[in-house]
Amino acid sequence: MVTLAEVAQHAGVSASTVSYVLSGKRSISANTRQRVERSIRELGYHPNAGARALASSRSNIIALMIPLRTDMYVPVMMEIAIAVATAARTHGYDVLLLTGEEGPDAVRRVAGSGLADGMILMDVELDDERLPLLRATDQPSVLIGLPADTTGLTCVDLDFRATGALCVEHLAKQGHQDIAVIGEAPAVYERHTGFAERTLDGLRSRSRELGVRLLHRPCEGGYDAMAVTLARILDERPDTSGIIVQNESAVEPLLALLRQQGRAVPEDVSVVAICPDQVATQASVRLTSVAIPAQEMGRHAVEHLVAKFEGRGSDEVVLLAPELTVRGSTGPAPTRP
Amino acid sequence: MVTLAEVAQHAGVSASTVSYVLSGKRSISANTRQRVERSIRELGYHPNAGARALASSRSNIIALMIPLRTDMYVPVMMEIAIAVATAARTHGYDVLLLTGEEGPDAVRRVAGSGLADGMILMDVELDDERLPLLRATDQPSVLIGLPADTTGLTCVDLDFRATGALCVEHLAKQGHQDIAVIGEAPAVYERHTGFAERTLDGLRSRSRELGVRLLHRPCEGGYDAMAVTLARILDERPDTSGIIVQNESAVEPLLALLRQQGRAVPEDVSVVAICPDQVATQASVRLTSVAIPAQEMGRHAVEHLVAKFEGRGSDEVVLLAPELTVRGSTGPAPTRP
DNA sequence: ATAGGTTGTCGAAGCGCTTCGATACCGAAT
DNA sequence: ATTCGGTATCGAAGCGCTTCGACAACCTAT
Repeated sequence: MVTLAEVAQHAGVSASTVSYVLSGKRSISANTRQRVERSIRELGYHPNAGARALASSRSNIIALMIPLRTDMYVPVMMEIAIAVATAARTHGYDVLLLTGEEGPDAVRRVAGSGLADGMILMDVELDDERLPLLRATDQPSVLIGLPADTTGLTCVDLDFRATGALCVEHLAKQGHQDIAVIGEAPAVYERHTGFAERTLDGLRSRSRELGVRLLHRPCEGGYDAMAVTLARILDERPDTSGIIVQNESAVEPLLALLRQQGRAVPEDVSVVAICPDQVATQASVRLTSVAIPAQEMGRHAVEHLVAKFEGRGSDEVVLLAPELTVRGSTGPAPTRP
Repeated sequence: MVTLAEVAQHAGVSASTVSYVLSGKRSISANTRQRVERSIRELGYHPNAGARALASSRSNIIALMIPLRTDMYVPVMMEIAIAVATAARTHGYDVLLLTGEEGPDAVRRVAGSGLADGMILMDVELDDERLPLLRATDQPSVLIGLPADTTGLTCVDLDFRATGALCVEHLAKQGHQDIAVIGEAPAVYERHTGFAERTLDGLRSRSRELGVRLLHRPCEGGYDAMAVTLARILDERPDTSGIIVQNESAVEPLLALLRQQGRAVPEDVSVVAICPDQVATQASVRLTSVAIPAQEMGRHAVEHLVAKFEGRGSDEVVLLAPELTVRGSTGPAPTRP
């Protein structure tokens, strides 16, 4: 293991000089810099992370807390995680992966040990138990998702209220009067995950404004659950002509069921999905959808966090504007007989 | 930030004593231990990770390198990652998330800086460029996946050869004579990802032994690609009665297409999938499948790595035995007219 | 009673780096 | 010629922890 001191000796300078070459915090003559850089290369020197962290009290690590559950929007989580890791590297940070399992303890542990310089929390619930701690410690952090009370916090999320509104608008504009919403699994609502409730909010208030009828039903993923849910919906509102789905694992079952019942998409029923683009384009029908901008969310989160490290950056809530992409699954409402 | 020294003072002992209470490396009287533990609790002490790493030259961090691509078996990757993180915690380790992006450089960086005590590599290619480096440095590591040359390496993977064999056997036993394999995207084979080729190997050799006809076709995910692939297969081998799918994102499209063509599963066509259980159980038909034991792989990898840290543990290749679960999608071959 | 072992605790020496004066040198301004 | 400000470098003091050797204090076997 090559040390700073060895590099210094090899280059014929003092250790501090090498350190300054590395950090650029003091000016170094071009000549010296080159000699040092050459020695670094020749010896294959890599600064020791622990020593660095100890001396500078900065670890250059960002902790990312992802939910333990693998039952929900997994690809989105993964995409965010990868975006975070990638973005972090471009700023010189590495990412520490924490699972939600430890809950608040993880926050304490990371903040207390100086393991990470700050953290990014995913899957934030409306009244998340990690938040008080986050406010108490001065641990810089960014949430992906929106809790009920955002004071003193920085949050990044898709504007799910607007997303809901956008979906309703799109269908209403095409003349649909009876719209059904197939939501996430009941557990998601019971857990009071913010995004689900906010979407619902947007859906409801916009449909009220536009005077269309809206029926919301939670739904577990999978074919069977979807079959039951769809049957109930059509039973209760036989005139349903527009469906909004916010549950990736219900998308394909829904399409299969509609096909099976002889309901053509989009001639008889229009379908709008809230899901990653990949799901929308790979489905058996190209789906009109509002994408979840996972990459962008990850990147934003990192950039806000890094800004905090550098003293710039304030507490704020960033809601990314939803974009609805029209594909083949929506069209004008059928004229009633 | 509370330090060891402060705890020591508060408890009226020396710093080293506190350290030994924490590590248990020397015996401490029950009395002293309790006083120290009490002080730790009262002061809310957390050992500083950097200082610890520096002094002990152990970071208690495991680096996990996941592929950057999000186009392939994402849920499996995620499940492995979470299993790794969870298992690591039970051994007192945290997980550092590296994306494949940096490639070999990441290996150098991590090994050189002492950032992590060891690493787990996912998505290993047959002739992976990170392997020479891994062999060169004495960085403890475990691969998830199997490269061409495993000398000096520890690997954990599903036994994909046996998996392929198992699928063929199951279908052959039910009288199927013409079996089609819907594989991963062509890019996966071009990249020489080990698991895809090994599966194919197992499929081919077993079908030769059993005297059944096998047709393999790579396939991009999604409905359209699947439609084309299926049409070609049925064109070339109209008597195909068994289908083996190894591409999660082709599963649902395949089922939809079969349904659409009036081919009943399993009466006309039997389908075996190689995919996570979740996919198999949530599909529109309960699928007979060989599961990819993501959790187990992650856990194994961590345990082997930790064993290496502790001096136990040797280089070896662990191939997990596949298990085929019979669900509703396979049955006896139809009798030919 | 004495040598020899245990057991429990302490002090001090680092681990490899950053960072803060201090110092030495230079050219420019007086 | 003298002073000043800037630039380039060095030395030393830590950062908070682990770990080793030393040393009491005590117990046991002679």
